[in-house]
Amino acid sequence: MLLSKSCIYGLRASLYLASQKSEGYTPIRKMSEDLEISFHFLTKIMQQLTADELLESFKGPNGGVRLKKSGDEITFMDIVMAIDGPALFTECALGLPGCGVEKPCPFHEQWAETRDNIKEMMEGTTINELAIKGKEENLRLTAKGGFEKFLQLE
Amino acid sequence: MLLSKSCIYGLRASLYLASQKSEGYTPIRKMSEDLEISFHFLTKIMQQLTADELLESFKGPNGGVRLKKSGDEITFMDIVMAIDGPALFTECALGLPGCGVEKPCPFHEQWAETRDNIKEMMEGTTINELAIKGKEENLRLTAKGGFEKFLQLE
DNA sequence: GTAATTTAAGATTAAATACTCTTAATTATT
DNA sequence: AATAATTAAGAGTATTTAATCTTAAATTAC
Repeated sequence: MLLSKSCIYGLRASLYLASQKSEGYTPIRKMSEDLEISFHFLTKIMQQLTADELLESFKGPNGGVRLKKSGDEITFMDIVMAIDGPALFTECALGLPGCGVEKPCPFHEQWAETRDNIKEMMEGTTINELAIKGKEENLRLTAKGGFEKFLQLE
Repeated sequence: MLLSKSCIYGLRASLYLASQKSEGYTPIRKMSEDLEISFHFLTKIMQQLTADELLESFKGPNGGVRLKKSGDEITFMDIVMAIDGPALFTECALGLPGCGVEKPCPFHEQWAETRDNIKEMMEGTTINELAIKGKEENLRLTAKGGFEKFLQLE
C-alpha cells in the first residue's frame, strides 16, 4: 500500500475541507458522518494535521477544524508528509539502510527516478485543485456518494 | 511503504539466486545466512515464489531452490505480483473501492499516470539486469556486505 | 455558573503483518 | 534400513497499524 489508512483519511478529509464554501469551522463529527470514517479515528488524524499547522481547530459549540492556509497553498505532499512522513521518498525500495548515491543497491537508480516522479506529482498537486475538480465533476470522496453531498449550503 | 517486508526479502533473494554461477540448487539456510534474513521466514517466501513457478525447489541433501527460468525472463514485477499481488497497481490512492475511469476519485488522473510509470519501470527491469549490475559494481544486498559475498565459487 | 458542545489526550482493543517454532515429507548417503 | 539434509506446512507469538473507548479541557449559550 502506498499510503497508510490514516494518510488516506487525512487526504479525503482535507479535500472535504477545501470544498467547503464557508470560512467557519466544520465539526469533526459531521465530517466523520459524511466521509464515513470513525469519529475518534478521524479526530486523531485531524489532531496530527492541526499539530503540523495545516489545519486549525476550535473547541466548543460552533467549533471544529478548518484549513489554516488557502487550499491553493496546501499540496497533496504536505498531507502525506504530515501523516506518513518522508519514508516513502527517502527509503530504499529493497529496504537497505543508507542506500543512496554513495552506497546504492542494485535497484537504486530505477527507484530513485520513479520516486522523484511520485514526489513531483504530489508536490505539484494542491488540495484545492482536487477539490475544484471534485465539485465540478461531482466525483467521489466516499465509497458511494458524489461530491455534492459535502458542499456546505449557506 | 511501497513493498511489504516479504516482498523486499523475496526480491533480495531472487537477485541473490540470479547472481549464482552454478546451475544447482542453493539451500535456503545458506541464503538466509548470507542475506541476514530469518531462515523460516525466508522459507515461507521461497515457497510463495515456488508456488508461483518463479522458482523450483528440491528436498533433501543438495536440495534448495533455484530460478525456474532464466533471470532475463523474470522481472522485478513478477516477484512483486507473486508476493504483494496487484493491489498497488489497481487500487485507488485514496482507498475508494471501484475507483477507475468510469467512477474516478478527484486524484485518479494523477495517480493512474504515476502508477503506470511504476508499473512500466518494474516490468522493464529484469532480475538478471540487477544481478549483473550488482556483481559488476559490487553493490549491496544486505545492510553491510558487498555483492561478492554471494557469488558462489566453483 | 451550569449545561451542552466540541476538540485533546490517553488507554484499550482488534486486525494485519512480521516473525518463530514444531512437525511432517522427501531425498541422498552410508 | 537408518541417518542426515533439506523443503513444506501448520501453529503459535510479537509487533505494528487501525480503530474504539473514556476522560479531560475549552468554549458557548442560557
